[in-house]
Amino acid sequence: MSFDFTQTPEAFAQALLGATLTVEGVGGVIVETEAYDRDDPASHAFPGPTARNAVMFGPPGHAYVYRIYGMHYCVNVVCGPRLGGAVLIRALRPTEGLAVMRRRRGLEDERALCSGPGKLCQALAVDMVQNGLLLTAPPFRLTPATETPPIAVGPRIGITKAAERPWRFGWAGSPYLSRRFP
DNA sequence: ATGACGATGCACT
DNA sequence: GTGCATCGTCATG
Repeated sequence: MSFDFTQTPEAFAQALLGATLTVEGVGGVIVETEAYDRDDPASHAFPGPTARNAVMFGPPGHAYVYRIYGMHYCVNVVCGPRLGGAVLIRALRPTEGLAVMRRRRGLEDERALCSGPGKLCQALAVDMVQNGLLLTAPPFRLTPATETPPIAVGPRIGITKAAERPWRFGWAGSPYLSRRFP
């Protein structure tokens, strides 16, 4: 069993739920994602290729990392049948390297370690060094879900354009989400 | 419980 | 100069 990175971002975002993502052996199970498409006003790919989004226009299966608000990072999985698609990883259920993640985050509460795109990058120590790296090779490890979790759907968070598209997906009922679903 | 705000850096117009 | 795919803290109901 393996990933099909050429699925549409909308489909792949759901396939990623339940998968395990680690960096240097630290990470957990993906419980929340968002899809971004090439022809999507909310996507970094929308304006076309630039220095920042170059990885989105490269081969699928690689990590697109960007800095946001001057102090946080977010990771995406590049995917899709054509260039410019990606899935934002928004939350994990921490399972590996809990002690390391607690130290990096300066927190005890397991539920808060990776419950947001910026939080999980801090917990897994993801920054621009990982931008463009293949997600199925070290330091990353990305293994498919063994079973399909119950999926919740809702509008994406923190965007102003195309805000009505229901392209946020989550493991229904998980206590490790960045926010609850409507 | 929900909402406002400031921190902080850089890509893009 | 503007605007962020955010987070933590503080305030108010």
